[in-house]
Amino acid sequence: MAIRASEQIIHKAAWLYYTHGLRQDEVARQLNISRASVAMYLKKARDTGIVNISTSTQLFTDDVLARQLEDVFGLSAVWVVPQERHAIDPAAEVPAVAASVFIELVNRGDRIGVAWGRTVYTMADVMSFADLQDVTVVQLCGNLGAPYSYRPDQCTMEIARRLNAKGLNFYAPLVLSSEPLAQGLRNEPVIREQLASVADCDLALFSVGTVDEDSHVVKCGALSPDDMHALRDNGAAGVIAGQMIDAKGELLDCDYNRRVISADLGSIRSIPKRMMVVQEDSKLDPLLAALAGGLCSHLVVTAPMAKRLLEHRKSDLRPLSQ
Amino acid sequence: MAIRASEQIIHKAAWLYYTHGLRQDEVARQLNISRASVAMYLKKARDTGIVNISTSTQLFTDDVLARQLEDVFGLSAVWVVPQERHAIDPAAEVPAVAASVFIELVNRGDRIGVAWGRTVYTMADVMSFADLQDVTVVQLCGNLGAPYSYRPDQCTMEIARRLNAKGLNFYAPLVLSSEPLAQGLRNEPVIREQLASVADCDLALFSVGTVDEDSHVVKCGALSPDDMHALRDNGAAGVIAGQMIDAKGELLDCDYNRRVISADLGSIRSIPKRMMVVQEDSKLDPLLAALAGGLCSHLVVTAPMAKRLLEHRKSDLRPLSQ
DNA sequence: CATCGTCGCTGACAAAAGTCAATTCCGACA
DNA sequence: TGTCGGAATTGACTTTTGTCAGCGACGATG
Repeated sequence: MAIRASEQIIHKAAWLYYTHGLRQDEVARQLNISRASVAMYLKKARDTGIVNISTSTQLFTDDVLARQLEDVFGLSAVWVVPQERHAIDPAAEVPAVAASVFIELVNRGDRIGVAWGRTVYTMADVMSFADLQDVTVVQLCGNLGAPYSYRPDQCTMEIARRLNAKGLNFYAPLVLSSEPLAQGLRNEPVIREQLASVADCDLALFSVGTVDEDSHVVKCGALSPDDMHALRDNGAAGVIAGQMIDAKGELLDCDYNRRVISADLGSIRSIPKRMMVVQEDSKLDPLLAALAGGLCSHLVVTAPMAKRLLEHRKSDLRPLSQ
Repeated sequence: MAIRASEQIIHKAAWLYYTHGLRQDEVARQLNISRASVAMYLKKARDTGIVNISTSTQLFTDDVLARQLEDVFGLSAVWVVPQERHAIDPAAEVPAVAASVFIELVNRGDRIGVAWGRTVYTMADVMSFADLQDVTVVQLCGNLGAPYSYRPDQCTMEIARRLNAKGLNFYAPLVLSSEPLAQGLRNEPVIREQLASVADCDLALFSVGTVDEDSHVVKCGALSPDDMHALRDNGAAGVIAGQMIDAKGELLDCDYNRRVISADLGSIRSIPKRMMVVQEDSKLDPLLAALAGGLCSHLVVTAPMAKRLLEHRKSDLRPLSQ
């Protein structure tokens, strides 16, 4: 909590440079150190969140598509990442936008729930450091096998580290082999408390997964490709925090879900700000399911995806109104 | 609300430079403009709050004095501006610290009450620009005569401008010549609504005034120096949002207060974050009165003032405990 | 239709910031 | 006490950024 002596000088340099607008050599003179040291301290200050530089994300909210999506799906806020002509991949930009948006949505003292996935992990990776105080980051779902690289606990911890926040991990597997065991584990006080605390979050961050053999739950061995196809045939439309949802965004009634340890969808829905980030164009159906179930309030998508969402909704509504 | 075409390019440049970390010449190439233009756009982005650079104020909370003040007076957070050896005036630093702290305390969607005074005005002046959305800044008290330079409406408007927020002014004089007139005006729907809305604020910003001939209420002609002395003899210990308070921080029962149009102290106390900023060393007694009355939860003071507050409290408590 | 004033943009130069190898400092350990 | 290893600091050099006069486009005005 308290600033160590070695950090004090960094704070001072940052204050004089960024708040008072002195030049590096002036700061150096004031603090009786070399200008090179000042440059170094300032870099450190930026890297650790002592100094915070954030760019408005209005560029991405200010888009007809974003407005339409807000209206049509009743969302609080939508960010659309445009297709840049000369630029690189539009999808690659999504995590960067999402990370900025995410930081803007966090307030001091907040409790934040974080699920897992490649998108979330990439976001954590490009997220800038911030010096929020009294923020807690909680893991929304159990863990996967060790050799996997986007583990839920890693996502949680990395985001906590970037925000200078407290990370609350959750040491249970995401999927167990039998239902009674899962039930037993869910009733363990440590686990139960953490799952119950999800409803108290101010903000949640997650993506949505596809129901096919590319899904993380398949890749990490929790389900076989065949199981996955069977689930799909039984109505699974997407994966949220490791759980199968149907096309209405409700928890699918299936053996797999009963063996999962994760935050329940009701708790997630009761979180005021539920931020969903989707970078892959293949996730149209899962995303529609999540939207149908009211699982998200804040959405970050690519422009192509935004267009497809709107088209789908239009063709969906017309038959009904006729 | 929507970004104008001319601003779009500024947003893009800022995004590429600050979020993606490209160099100015790379940004220039991407956007097909000269590097000089990029430099210009970036400056504009910083000046208008499209890009936000903020420095942690931990340096000022991390002080034994600050901790002691928090404990002793039961405050949520205290910032102490130290006496720098070589540096300039410690008091001159107070508004800069306060402005940074203030920005940190504001959240999106907040309603903020602002009182008036030289300190508040100076804060507004050094406050950086930010791009908060849906923030409303409301004026806490009526206005003073026109020729005055730190008018309440100016403080409110300037802060609203810096935050890109909506300013809610309040067109009534601070002091009227008769009590019935004041009562009538307070009951005007426009005025009544605004006064009632003060209790809904998330954050308030004010300073405290002295009860002597240097006070703004005297300088702007609302009270004569003799009136002021009389009020002091009757127990006035400080001025909050234009109203006289006694040493316990309660509204003084006096003719003057009955003629004032301002937010009532109860409403102010019900605001969760009440930030008080004191730069002058002469304001010890008024500050003690405000603290006694629970009128502030967040405090910014100089180190000398912090020491005096603590000494005073110690000598005050000892007789009681014996 | 010419002229003027304004505004936005750029090229070229000056100023400031970033970088890194060399050096100093400091504590641990023989 | 000496000396060794690693971290912190710095001087000198390079790269990047800030600035501003000057140019051209555009719209208003006589």
